[in-house]
Amino acid sequence: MPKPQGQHEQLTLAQDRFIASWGQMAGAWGISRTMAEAHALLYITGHPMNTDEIMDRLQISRGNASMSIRALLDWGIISRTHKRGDRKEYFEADQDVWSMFRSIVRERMKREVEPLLATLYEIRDASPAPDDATGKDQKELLAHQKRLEEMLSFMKVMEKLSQRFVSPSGSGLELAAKLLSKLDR
Amino acid sequence: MPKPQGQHEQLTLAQDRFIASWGQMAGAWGISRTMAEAHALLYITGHPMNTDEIMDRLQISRGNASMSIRALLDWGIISRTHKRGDRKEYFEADQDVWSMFRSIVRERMKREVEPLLATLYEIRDASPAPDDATGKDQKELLAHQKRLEEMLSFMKVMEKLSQRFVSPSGSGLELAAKLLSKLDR
DNA sequence: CATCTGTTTCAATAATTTCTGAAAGAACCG
DNA sequence: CGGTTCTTTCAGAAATTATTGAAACAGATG
Repeated sequence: MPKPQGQHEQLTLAQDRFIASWGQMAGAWGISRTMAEAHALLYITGHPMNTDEIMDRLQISRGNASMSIRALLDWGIISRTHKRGDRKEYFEADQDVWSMFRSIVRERMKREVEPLLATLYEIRDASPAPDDATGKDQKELLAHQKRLEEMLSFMKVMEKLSQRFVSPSGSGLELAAKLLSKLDR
Repeated sequence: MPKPQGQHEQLTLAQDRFIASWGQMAGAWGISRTMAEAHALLYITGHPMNTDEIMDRLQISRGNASMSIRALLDWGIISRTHKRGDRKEYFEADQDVWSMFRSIVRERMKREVEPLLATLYEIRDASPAPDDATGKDQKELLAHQKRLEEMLSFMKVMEKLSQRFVSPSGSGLELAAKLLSKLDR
């Protein structure tokens, strides 16, 4: 027996699945599931929604909704809107997947890579100088230094890349990606 | 009053700081801290180590050490070695930062992006067809379809890119990165 | 300014993830 | 074999992270 479904139910179901997968993936990347789900909801519906609507749809508390929304605003991937005659705040997601991606990468670089880079510099400067040692010790210290330098150089390249291609304005990454992905056909 | 320190202590200290920052960063990316620390330890010392040495240095239990090592092997960023006359297994980290990075990206694509992509296809195929609707509904369904397509196309480009540049053999990414980072000087 | 609507904060709690340690499992050895 | 050494597993404990809900806050409104 087939189970006929209205288009609205079918759409809602599809949206829910999208929201769930998005949330799942986010979890694997150190982003809270709820925050990702809120974003997925705003993205996939395309409609501005207020806090109560988000709460209802995702079955979460007001506090959680408020904090998730705040975090998404901080990441710069959703924005506030208002409706005439309605005092509530509405939120809508950036509908451009690439610009969304750029925002995320930019923010993560700032939050995680930059501090690490700073620490790596510090560690390098606090590491014992190979000149002061001899023989096996010196070799060891040189190798240590080399490993630090390689890691540093890697991180610096990454930072440069991100600055160049993931900058808020430029669509460099998108272009590059499209071109490069065409090469193997 | 200056606090003179032997080179060994200084080196150990630098290593510990490296291990700690590495572990911290990993946490932000959904990788367990201990696993990252074990990797950092093997990378920064450069020496093959056995389970007991890792346990002692990181102050973790045997079970934890065993599981972390196993995970690192699965990721392909450390490998087994043996020492003559010693039945213990030794582990050493891939010393090439770029190949390490490729392994990580490859593995994450396989584990997280590919399943998501598969789900997105499913969702698209289970979404209501716009042809069956009229007026406002149709517009809505078309917009939904478009958003799914855009996400799909983004993911596909990413997958292609990773296959091309992060393949186990090729050093494509490294080259590209170096070239690109030179452009703005 | 009292009230009403909407938003944020945060201590308490719940859920999840990570870690431990002891026991079981493998592999080697004489 | 039985003993020895090393490794893995996994149930329970500990630590960490996410979520709730109620109270405080902020701003509009009459």
